[in-house]
Amino acid sequence: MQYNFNEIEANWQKYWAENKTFQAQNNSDKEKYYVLDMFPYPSGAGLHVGHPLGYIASDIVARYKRHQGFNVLHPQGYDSFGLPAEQYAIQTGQHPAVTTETNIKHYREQLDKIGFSFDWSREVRTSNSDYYKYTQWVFIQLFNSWYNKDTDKAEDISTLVAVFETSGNTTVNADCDADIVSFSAEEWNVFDNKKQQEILLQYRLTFLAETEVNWCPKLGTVLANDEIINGVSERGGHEVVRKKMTQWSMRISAYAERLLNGIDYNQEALDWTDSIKEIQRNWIGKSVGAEVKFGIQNSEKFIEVFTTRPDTIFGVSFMTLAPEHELVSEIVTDEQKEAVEAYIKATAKRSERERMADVKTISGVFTGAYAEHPFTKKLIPIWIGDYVLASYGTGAVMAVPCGDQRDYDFAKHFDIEIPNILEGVDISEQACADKNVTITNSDFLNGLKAKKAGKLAIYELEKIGKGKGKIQYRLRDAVFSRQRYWGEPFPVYYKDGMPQMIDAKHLPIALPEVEKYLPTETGEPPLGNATVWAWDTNTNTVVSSSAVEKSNNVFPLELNTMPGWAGSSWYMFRYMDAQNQTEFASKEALDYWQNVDLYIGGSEHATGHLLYSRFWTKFLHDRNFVPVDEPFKKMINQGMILGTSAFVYRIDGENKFISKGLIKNHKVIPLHVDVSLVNASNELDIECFRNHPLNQDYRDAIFIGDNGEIIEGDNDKYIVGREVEKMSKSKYNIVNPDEISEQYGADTLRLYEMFLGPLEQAKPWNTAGITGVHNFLKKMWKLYVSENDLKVTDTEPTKDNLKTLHKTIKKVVEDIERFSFNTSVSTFMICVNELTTQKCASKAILQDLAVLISPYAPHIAEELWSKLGNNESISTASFPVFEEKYLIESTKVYPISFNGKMKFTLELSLDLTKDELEKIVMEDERTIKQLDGRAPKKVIVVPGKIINLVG
RNA sequence: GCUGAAGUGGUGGAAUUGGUAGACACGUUGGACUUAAAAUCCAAUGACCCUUGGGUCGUGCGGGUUCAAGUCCCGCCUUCAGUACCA
Repeated sequence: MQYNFNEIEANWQKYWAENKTFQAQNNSDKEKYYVLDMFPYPSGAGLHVGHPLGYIASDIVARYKRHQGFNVLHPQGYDSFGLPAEQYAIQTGQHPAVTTETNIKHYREQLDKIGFSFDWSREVRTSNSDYYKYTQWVFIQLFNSWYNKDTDKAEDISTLVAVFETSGNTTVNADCDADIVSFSAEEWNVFDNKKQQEILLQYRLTFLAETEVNWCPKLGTVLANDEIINGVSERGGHEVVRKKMTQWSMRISAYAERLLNGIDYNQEALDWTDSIKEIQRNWIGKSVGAEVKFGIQNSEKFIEVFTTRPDTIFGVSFMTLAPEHELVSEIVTDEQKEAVEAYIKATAKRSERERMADVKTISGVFTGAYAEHPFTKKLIPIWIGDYVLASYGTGAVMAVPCGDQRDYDFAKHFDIEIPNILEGVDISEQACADKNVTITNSDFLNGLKAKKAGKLAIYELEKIGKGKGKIQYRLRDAVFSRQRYWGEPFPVYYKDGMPQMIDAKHLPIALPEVEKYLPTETGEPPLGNATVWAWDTNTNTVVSSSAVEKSNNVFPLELNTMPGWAGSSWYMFRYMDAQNQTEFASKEALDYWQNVDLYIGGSEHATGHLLYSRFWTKFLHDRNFVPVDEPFKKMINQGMILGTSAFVYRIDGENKFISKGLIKNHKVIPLHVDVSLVNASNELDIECFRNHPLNQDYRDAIFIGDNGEIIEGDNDKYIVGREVEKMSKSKYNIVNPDEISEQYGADTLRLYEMFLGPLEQAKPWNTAGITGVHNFLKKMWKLYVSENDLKVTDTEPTKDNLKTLHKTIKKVVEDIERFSFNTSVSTFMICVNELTTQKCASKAILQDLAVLISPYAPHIAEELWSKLGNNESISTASFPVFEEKYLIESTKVYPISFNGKMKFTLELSLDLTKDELEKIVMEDERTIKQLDGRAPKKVIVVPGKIINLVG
């Protein structure tokens, strides 16, 4: 019987679906194991071979853990709100819900063909109102919470109101807006409702504020910091400008310290790679230092700066403000006004991107004003310069040219004094940032080093009320509003300009229909186009927008929608109880499943999704909605599978293509060509190229081969160029997994994707070696399946059979435990090669082998398993247990010469007792150390002493 | 610049704690079967020497520790990724 993989795979996929083989139970006595993939955004391009890489790895672990007796939760879903569907809607007028539905259907078909053991009964889609109703619910919880620094957790806003009512806000230690005004209980109690609401908004964990945002005019929306790469938008690469807008924000900064601690002091709970942890650490960007107040000459005001080096305070010779700093216009003298204004104008013109790209040019201008040193009372000139960023710290620095290279360069450039406060350091060439240098010329700090001097400086500053110790974070609050249609609507309406939460029991607030997906003509978000988008507080329903003016109980609803990361920040909990219609997940389910044991996905989400979901988890934990503080215990980041793009070369200005060998002599324009039109020898199928719908313009093009002659018929070949790039639709280098499955089968695809190399490593897709793993499956099939049926015997397995089997068990278990899936494919190959040589037809061996390979190649495993007469799915079988006794070998001694002396490698049998081993070695007058009562597999000795015990 | 990861045959990659470097696969070469091709099977395959048996050199480069180094230490080079006037 042939290995008819297409038939076998279709049958088993159907069987699994019909029998709900992989449905996880929430009530189980078994130990749980939760293995999760980052859910995909269902794009119109469908899956390419890169997508399943992580899914295959997680599926191997899920299936393996089931064999090990765990109750495994292995769900899948779709992150289905997002920009591409909306862009498509703008272009075609098709409702995003329709295209999303079509794409999901396509994704599901593709996923099913690979034979994943997902529990589809728990599928989530972030764009389903059943789902986003709870995203809205989380938002309401955040709105109704404040961060109490004393208890170091989020609390209900009512506890804050209670404090205000009895003692005002002076005793409150909260994470809140910086410009908060102090008030007493008496004052609070006489504030009108609107005033109270305004104050509370400054404390809430999600709040409305006018902030400088990253506005992308091309996309018509604001973007979060992590959605901007190199100064342009992550999606589309469009220009981004700073703009002031009223936006919802998330007070993630309140969690900065805990997000950091989770990484550094909670190794157990956060088993992630160092690189992801490091990226998060940098993103949070903690700096310990001090805030110092510098008085301004002839002014009541003062300049606040943040510094990490308060110990160098006596080295200050000037101050620099960001050009945007609010005090600049106040302090500038009449003589300098013109120059300062010109400078501000010039820097404002330069985009953020230019400013970032150009870090070498030193520019700045003197304001004419002077500040006063807090200790020496000396006057310090105040400059402005664009090397100081308005968005970090206070937007002002105390410049210490001898200790900071940027200050040094600035001082040199403008010929400002550079006082030296560092003992024995030559600062004629450059600044010295070494913290082990003794401080001098610094009054009470003389003779100290950075650490002690810093502490003392802060102490003295606090004494005279000119500063205090401070911890500064780079992490800033996350903008939560998007001027888009295809996202979660906010459960918010506005009354007297103040936001009001809609009661959770009226959720979901469903996305309204609109005629156009573009912003309105007045520049409002697309929801401004909705005719039915107002809230009736009598009926608690969404009603016609026109009713707002006619009725005093109808109010406008929020026009923005939530960002893409809203839905993905808590989905891992929804899978635990995905069908629940009354709460986001039941307490029982949350208590049972806890958090994700293994999370697999790309590292590109390090500063977005992975930070936000940690933030929401910590918040939900604070408010006792979830039992865990971290969502993902262990994480593996799979490397990207790259595509191998193909290029044809058109001579500039002519309708002529020249083969790759000729391009050096011509000015050519490389053109991506669909990789499916090129064979393995890089030859282009010219006929197909001409007839391709995308190449209408080149229907009559002339092709010239490497020999310089025009290609006609089969006389010559056109050779394309190759380049490894990210797989993408626009580069025509996408390889569809369906094609591979059709040609070789899903099991081959699964094994091959694993065989390609280490999971975490980026690698180009190349089908050259796929026949190797495919041949292996055929070989295994042929070993056990004859013309009609299985050709197994009931005879006892031989010693060799058992040795091969147990060697394989040991290796495969080790490989899975350390996520080294590529090596176990090799192990299977060796196993089958050996069994073939041994002509092993033992039923007992096949029984174990089938289970062993089933996580990797589940279809063929199920087929062999059922042929062995088992009625249940192989997934119910337990994993074979490794027994060391089968690996025992007879005693061998290999003499190896070494350095003229003799070195012996003794391979000893494991059933040797300590005494026996001792005897062997003692005969050679050698000693034994550290046996722990267990005989080693291998002893390596050199004359005189035992060097190492292996095994 | 800073941070992180990596550098092994013609190729993808093994080598888990320092212990026979190159497993396994692709490719290549030769052979068997065949009218032929495909498929399948067998053999060889790091480099260089002598052609029996082996010897010498080999894990980016230069040092070091060790009986023993791809693995550990010091100093470089290169590549990839992240991040950047963060005070």
